Amino acid sequence: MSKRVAEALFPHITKTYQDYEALYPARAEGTVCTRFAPSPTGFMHIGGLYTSLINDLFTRSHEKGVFFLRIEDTDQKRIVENGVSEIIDTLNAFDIHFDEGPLNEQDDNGAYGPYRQSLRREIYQAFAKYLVEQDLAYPCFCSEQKLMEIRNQQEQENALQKGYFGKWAVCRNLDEETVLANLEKGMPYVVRLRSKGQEGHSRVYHDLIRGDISMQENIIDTVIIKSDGLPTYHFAHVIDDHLMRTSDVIRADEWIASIPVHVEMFEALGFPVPNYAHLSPIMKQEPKEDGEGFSKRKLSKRKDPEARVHYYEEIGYPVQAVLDYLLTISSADYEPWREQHMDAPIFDFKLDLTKTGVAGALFDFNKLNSVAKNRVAHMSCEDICQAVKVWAARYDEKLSAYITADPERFLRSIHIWHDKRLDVAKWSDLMEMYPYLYDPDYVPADQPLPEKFQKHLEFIPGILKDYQQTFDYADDGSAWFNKVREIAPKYNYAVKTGPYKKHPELYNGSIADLSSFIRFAITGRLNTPDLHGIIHIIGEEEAARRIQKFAEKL
RNA sequence: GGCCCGUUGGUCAAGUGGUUAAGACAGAGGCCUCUCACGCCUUUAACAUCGGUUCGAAUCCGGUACGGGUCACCA
Repeated sequence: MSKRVAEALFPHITKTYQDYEALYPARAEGTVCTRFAPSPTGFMHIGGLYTSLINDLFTRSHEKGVFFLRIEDTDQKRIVENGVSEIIDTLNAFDIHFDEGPLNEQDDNGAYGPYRQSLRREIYQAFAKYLVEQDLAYPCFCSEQKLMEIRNQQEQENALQKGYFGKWAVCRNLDEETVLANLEKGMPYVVRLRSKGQEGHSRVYHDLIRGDISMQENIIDTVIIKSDGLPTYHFAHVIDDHLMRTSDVIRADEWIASIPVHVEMFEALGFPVPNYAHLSPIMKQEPKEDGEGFSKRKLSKRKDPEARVHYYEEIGYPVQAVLDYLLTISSADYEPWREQHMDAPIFDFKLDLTKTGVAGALFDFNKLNSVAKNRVAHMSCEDICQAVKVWAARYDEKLSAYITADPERFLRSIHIWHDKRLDVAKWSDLMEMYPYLYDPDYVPADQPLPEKFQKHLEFIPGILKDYQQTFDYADDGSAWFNKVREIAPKYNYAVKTGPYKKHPELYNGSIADLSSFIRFAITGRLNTPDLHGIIHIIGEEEAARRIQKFAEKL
């Protein structure tokens, strides 16, 4: 009956449903097959990294798994140049790898391709043709204006259910002659699903994370083929995930509402329905517009720098730290596992989807930093050295120059802030926290004199002078500090802090004050890691020069 | 607005009818100590709300509030 329409719609389509079924055979029994299916619209969002991480981990948690990448480029308007490489490179940088999918802007790897939707046009059309033949889909000639009218009309009537269905679906019951005539005239059209759903009928759908969800079955005649001949997301998802033999669809939770449409399409086509799992997005808290309290919203690429995956690369968080963090906030049993297996590859973690959060976690920099500091602390100095070198080469010229000039010195310097410390969360912290180690242009003497030095002013020059006279570069840490101690009595500074705390009135200050003069002269800071170590990184001459300069300034 | 999902301390969360309601991050205090940090100890702080079921409810049911998602020829 609809054969003529189908033929008029897709005369160029010769391959059939069966042809494609044969072309893409079922995967090996028991294979868990997942995918990450982004649109190539520019810089990757942290949510994308998160989704692909979960997919990857879920897949690796099974005996037989295949994880592939598919590019959803059916919206020609939003495509960005080199969008595919951007996705692949970013994911690779974060240790996410695919068994199948695009390798670059041109080539694919895998037997279920092509893995870009824009290249699968004929496939979608073949199945659309099949649906039209079966009278499960039909062409719709409604213009944009017409659709707008319908919407307004529904708005006015305060219709509970909106959309193209029932009496509103004016093209649904067009007779064959009219359809053929319209096509003949070259009228633009889309193809819509002829929904079999009934208003008020609800049905239970299952989600691996949320359990059973009861929703009204789909009743909307959803567009499956757009007027440019390309499929909508909904149709492409159904066709691709069936033909690519995806067993588990793990995606962002904004898709929950479309489960009924997708299920209806799978069923209309006679395809088995895959398992679904919907992930909560990562949120951010923001003051409300009216200034009262806070509201949550998804991380936005435009407003929030931390939404861009590149942000983490740029400021130098270790890859592992970002992954650890993402799993820590989303998967309840990850953190205890990680504590037990600090050195294990992340893919050894057995991901249990039922343990992933459903509420939408707030992004928490405190936690990220804590996770990252622990990660850095567990890295060897050699590994850190290597990682920083690579990072600095790209993002910090000055640091890079420092490293290249004397790699061995750089390695030694890492011990200063690494051993038994949790100071550094990301590589950009280095320059910020330790300019006195790494920045040749940094002048400690230029730092404003601390307020607390005021009452010691008369003693500082003498103390520094004595310090320099007794200083011996060859001394070890304790010998060095003992000499510092010996200076104290001469200026009536307490050698130990205990007695000073008990009777501060008896002294001019304590050894703590005295050391802080030297510390400040050399570093321009009041708080630093082990000073003796620092001196031995910057070298004897430089240390002397800095003290000299500071003394002169006084 | 309809529909769907959610709500345990500031944040992430454990918890599935009987617990002094874990733990981590952040905060506070202390010890250690030449500073900071580390480490250790102590500590502040929570079951959105109302009603029901029950001997007993964070856990089960319903209403309310709040938050999020979705209602396109975008994905």
